Amino acid sequence: MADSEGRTTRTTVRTITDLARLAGVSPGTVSRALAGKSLVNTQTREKIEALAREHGFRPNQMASGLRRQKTGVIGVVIPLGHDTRQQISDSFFMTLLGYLADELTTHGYDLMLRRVVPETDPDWLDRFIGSGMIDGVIVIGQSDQFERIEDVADGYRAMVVWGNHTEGQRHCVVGTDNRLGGRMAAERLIAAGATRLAFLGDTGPMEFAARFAGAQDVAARMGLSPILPLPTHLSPNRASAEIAQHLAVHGHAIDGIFAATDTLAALCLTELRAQGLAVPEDVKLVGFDDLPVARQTVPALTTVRQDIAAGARGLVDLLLRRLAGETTESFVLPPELVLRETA
Amino acid sequence: MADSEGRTTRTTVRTITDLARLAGVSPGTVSRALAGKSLVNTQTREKIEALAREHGFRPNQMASGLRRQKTGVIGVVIPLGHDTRQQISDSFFMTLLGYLADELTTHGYDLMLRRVVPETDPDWLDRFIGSGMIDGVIVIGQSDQFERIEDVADGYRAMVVWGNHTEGQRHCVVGTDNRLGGRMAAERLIAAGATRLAFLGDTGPMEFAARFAGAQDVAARMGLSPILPLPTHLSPNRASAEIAQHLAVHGHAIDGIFAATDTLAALCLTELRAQGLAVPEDVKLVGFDDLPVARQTVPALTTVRQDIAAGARGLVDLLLRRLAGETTESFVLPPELVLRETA
DNA sequence: ATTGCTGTTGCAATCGTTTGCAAGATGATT
DNA sequence: AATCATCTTGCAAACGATTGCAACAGCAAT
Repeated sequence: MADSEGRTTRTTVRTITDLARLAGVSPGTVSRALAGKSLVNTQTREKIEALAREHGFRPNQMASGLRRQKTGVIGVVIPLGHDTRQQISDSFFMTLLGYLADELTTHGYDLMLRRVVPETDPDWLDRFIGSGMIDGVIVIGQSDQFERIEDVADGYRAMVVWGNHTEGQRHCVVGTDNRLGGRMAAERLIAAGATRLAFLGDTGPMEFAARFAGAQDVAARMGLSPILPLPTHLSPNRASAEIAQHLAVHGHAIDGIFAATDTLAALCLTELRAQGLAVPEDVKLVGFDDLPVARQTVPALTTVRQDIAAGARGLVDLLLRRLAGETTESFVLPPELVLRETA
Repeated sequence: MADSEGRTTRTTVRTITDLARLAGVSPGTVSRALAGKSLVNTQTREKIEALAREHGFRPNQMASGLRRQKTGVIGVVIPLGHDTRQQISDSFFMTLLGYLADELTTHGYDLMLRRVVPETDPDWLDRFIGSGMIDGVIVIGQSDQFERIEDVADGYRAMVVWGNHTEGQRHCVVGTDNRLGGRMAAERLIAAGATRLAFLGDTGPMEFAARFAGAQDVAARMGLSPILPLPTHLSPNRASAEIAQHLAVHGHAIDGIFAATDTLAALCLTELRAQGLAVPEDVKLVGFDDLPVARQTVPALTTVRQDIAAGARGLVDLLLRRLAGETTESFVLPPELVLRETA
């Protein structure tokens, strides 16, 4: 094709109307053809498809979304605690995010990622939902926002949350049975010979609280003294110093540590060595998550496994069902103890 | 407010028109008030803002985006190689993604994440850009898609790529000087006494090829025999077996390994121990990235550091500039050798 | 009383796609 | 030849927010 000055010009076709003009049909027909509806003559459809391919045309998703009142996008939001840097780079969340991306893609959805700091933005969840940009939302981690999530759940169905399940809660959640996982960890530590236990990690977030409670159950049942909580930030740079401090104070008063995550466990292992405490001889150690790092530490980490891939599948599956109008129950995954060398 | 049956009904206000009716003004005025334009009377604005707050109203971003021809969303796309599972869960990419999320949020943009497999979807980049859903795109990793990215760059400005810089390329890239990093790694191995070097990792992807080439430079300059490439997948489950295999065959013929990433280096360390090779006595080892794992291995990993946070800042900064119409040069970050215990 | 200015507001078109409805074409049936 | 059913297609009205333009009010200056 050549314009009046003789240059070859690929007529730019941006809209469905442009394409319709080229094909000699109406925009409506083009829309139907591209959407693969059955009401279009086969020849017409093929002609339109050919033209679309030739000009690399794709219908504008904003306009389409506006008209159809759905966007094909699922929001994934990570509420961060006080410790801003904390979780977004945390292996566990990132791994889960990776699987979610896979799973959503497979089902034809795009993923919109948002990290929020509820403390400075109390309106975080409504804002995301009300933006009109997403068909549904997956919340990764309840953090300390349980109540707000509950409130929203009453009026908004297209939401699924990764986190801990509490009896009678109103929002749909997918997550590991943290309390049971905590019991497993404590049982293992005790079976390995430990009697004075500590819990490494913040007990504020619900998941961690449940893990701690589970361990506490066992300690109480076995008649041991209560488990010593050693609160610690999750960001690696702060955690190391805090762990070192904890060990300096309590290192010789304890002989079993249940770490809230493998990341903390790995750091703890380094600090234990630095302070001359042998694992598992002097101190037994159990982690949580079974991240790749658990296999690589020396000695390799005994830990409670969460099936992250299954979790991602569950989140997406439940969300899609809810989008389709079903009512869904929460989905609790069983933890699994992985025996390695630290306990 | 109460309806005829006496229930209190928060009249649902979904659109700007609803709100306008409530406020007794026209939709246009509401739009202007909420957008913070100066042409609205202060009292009117306050009244509208109060109503909006009361009813939790937010303008629909789809409609807004359509009209204004911008979405406030930046696309982030990760092209995966053959090895589908490979990178999305790779620590390096995930860490970069975390920083990107931070950085984009700070600038008021949302992040739309998409993972693609170029082999099965040759059109991946045009599709994303042409969707009309994003104002710009950040490509994480060139993978083996250099040419396609170049093609797109000619016609689309709002793109920045994480990857390797090649003389004369047309797309704007941010990344570490991989070749220099490779030289640093090889120099360190040699300084530590190694003379028969190997490169652990696939040399296909551009970044890795450059690292390998840098190491090769040094080997040639020092008159050593060529570096032995030991191609390996990145996914942890496959990598371990492949590394074991490599070491079984060549383990005693080499005394220095440059691993393409810290992840591989950490796995390699495990396999070396399993095969009874002492590090650094029998074999020296240098990694790349300086991920948290590098600090936690035993012995701790000597590695070439990439400043991921700076990279994320660079990507976002350049992209925003391009959105504003500037022409930008690529941005190459200096690598830094971090001496620990493996070399 | 007229003119001109400033500050606010409303009107209506627009962004690009989808879809209910009706109209036209075609062929089959009576 | 008239009637009817079946396919295709076009028309035009949405979806919800934005914005150029014009109108209007209020006020000051002439």
